[in-house]
Amino acid sequence: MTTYSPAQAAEVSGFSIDTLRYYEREGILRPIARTSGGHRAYTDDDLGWLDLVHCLRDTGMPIADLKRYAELALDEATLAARVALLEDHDRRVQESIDALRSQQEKLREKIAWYRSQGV
Amino acid sequence: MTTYSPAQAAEVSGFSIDTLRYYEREGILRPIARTSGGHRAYTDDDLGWLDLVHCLRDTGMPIADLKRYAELALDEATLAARVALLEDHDRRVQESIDALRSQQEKLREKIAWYRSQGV
DNA sequence: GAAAACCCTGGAGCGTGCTCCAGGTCAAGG
DNA sequence: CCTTGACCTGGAGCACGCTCCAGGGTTTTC
Repeated sequence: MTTYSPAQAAEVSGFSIDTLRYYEREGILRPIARTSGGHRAYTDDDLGWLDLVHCLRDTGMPIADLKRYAELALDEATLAARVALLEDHDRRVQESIDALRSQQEKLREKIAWYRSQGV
Repeated sequence: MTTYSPAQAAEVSGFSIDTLRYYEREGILRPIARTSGGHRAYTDDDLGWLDLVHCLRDTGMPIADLKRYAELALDEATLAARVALLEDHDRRVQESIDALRSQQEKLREKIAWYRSQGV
């Protein structure tokens, strides 16, 4: 089984080493396996989860929600609940995209107005 | 000329009174006119500017940039620069919409995968 | 086997953007 | 008038999400 050093995990995941440690402290990552010397050894599973975490963070999910999701993920029986949570999040993402677009619309009207004034 | 009390300005603009004061301190709003007693009296112009501020904030423009824009707006001769700034911002908004959408795509693939596993 | 690079922990610090508070002044209804 | 509610200032405090640091142990490289 391949494992990854903190530096490698940071490289692959796109999070900083400090952020990885922070996420672990916060319970967003399950406790990462350690070498005999106490250094972290990330697994492919960990990196897979980090990939989803990245996606959720990039779409604006707060740390607290991510933590709740991670806690659910400890229990196999909560699969349906997790999917429901992702779908809720997807709806919120859609809403923020829509909101952004409508504000962008306003912005463009403003610009067009300036342009019409001969700028 | 109609003017608006802080409470009215908050109501119309959608910002809290505290936020309006904060924006004024930060230089995002030019100093608001005062009544003889020292209370703020917002003008229609102020509210118009606040409307644009709301749009820019909602689309993620940081306070510092907003301040720079506001400083430009003090000088009539900078109209072209201001429009250029808005257009830059519009491009960044487009980028963040695109980024959101591509992450949403990933999220939906994840959901679809769960669904395909019989959730 | 020693230097250099990497990693550990616990906790402090920071940037952003507000939000709240104390202690006092101003304004409008009865 | 006088009460009640809105407003004033300066400054502290807060939520979020990291980021950095000291003081030390581990691993790798030569």
